[in-house]
Amino acid sequence: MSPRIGLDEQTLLRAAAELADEQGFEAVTLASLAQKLHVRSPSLYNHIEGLGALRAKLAFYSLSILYDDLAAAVEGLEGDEAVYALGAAYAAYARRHPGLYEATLRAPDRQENELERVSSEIVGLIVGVLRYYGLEGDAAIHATRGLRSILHGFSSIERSRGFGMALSVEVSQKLLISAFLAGIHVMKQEETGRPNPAAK
Amino acid sequence: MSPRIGLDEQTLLRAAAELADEQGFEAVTLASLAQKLHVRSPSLYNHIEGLGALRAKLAFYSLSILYDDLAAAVEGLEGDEAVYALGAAYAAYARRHPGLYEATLRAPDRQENELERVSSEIVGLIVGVLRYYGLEGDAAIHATRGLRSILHGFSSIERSRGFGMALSVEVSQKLLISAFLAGIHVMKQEETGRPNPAAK
DNA sequence: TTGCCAAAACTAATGGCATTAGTTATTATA
DNA sequence: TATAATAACTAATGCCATTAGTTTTGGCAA
Repeated sequence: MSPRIGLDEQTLLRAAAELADEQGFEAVTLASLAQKLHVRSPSLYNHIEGLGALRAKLAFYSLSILYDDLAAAVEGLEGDEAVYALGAAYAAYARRHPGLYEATLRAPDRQENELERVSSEIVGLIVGVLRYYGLEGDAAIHATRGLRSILHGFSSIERSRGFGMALSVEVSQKLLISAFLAGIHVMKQEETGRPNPAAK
Repeated sequence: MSPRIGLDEQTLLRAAAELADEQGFEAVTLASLAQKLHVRSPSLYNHIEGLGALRAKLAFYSLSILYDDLAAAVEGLEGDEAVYALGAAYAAYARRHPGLYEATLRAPDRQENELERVSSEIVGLIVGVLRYYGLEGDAAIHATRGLRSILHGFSSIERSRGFGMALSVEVSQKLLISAFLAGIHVMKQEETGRPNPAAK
């Protein structure tokens, strides 16, 4: 009927992303992708080196979009406002792209250099936002780990429908972040020569 | 050679758990499990209803152990001490049983009643620990969601080798929890008629 | 002790998947 | 217009889960 459809890697990734978000990450197979593109599955090997490579590139594709979303969200903001914006954008991404978000979690040990790089860039964005609080050395690393844990943990549980109660998840996330910020302020005070008797 | 080995579901689950922790959740297949048990894979169907059921029961098995670990850890403690103990036990479980921990994340939509129940029991444990802080209504739910997010998010990132820097993860987790507790105290104050001008 | 039967484990077969080898045919370009 | 690169194809292999149907065993009742 129509040989030479003109596929390329970008087309494959976009189609795979749709499959992931509509039917879940599990549904992304070479067979289903080939069907969606009206092609036989061996034809896909002309554009990508198998299922493993597809998944790795899908994770990269996903993290790239996430990075862009996060960067746009914090653009021009700083301090608490930037942290809240970052959290909202992160959660929104995971909600809008559940399958792509899952793809980032299934990434095969970031041996892949590309993956490594974009992951670092996202961490760098978080570090940049937290720089405002002037934490030194180890404290900055601990804080970054903490915020990453909060962002991922919250979205991950939300995605798996882990929050049963009918109560705003946006409010929950905002409160969690504000708790984190309260902790940052305490850390900061203790660092500056502890003029603070700390909590009981 | 030796027909009638005498398998049962518990034996299958224990072997599957070993496979998961030693070689990763992906490695748990009926084929690999059968090989480990010196049996042909169709024989497994005498004891479990296929791969899906095996995975679901493995998730249940995992959460049951996690529940026991957490319950033992908070036994006799309350307040901040209980929360720290809970966090340490949670992280220790995820470290000691990476494959089993992953199994809980891959659980097929907790349609399974058993799974639903043990998940609720774990949430109940967290609710119990947070009850000490006397939060009312929605605040209690938000706090529970927050602590769950922290525990899961941290362990999840640690498991995927997401924390690159050579800096104690135990300290990171403890600081994160202390930040959370600082936030709880602030929430509590605001709830009690706001004698607190809140952060800027 | 003997014989029976429930069920544990088996072999054989099916279908879906990823992957490889080798073929056809189209498109760009020389 | 002819050729070379390559997109897409068919055919075939091997692994996996699963089902059907068979063999064999071990406990239990007569």
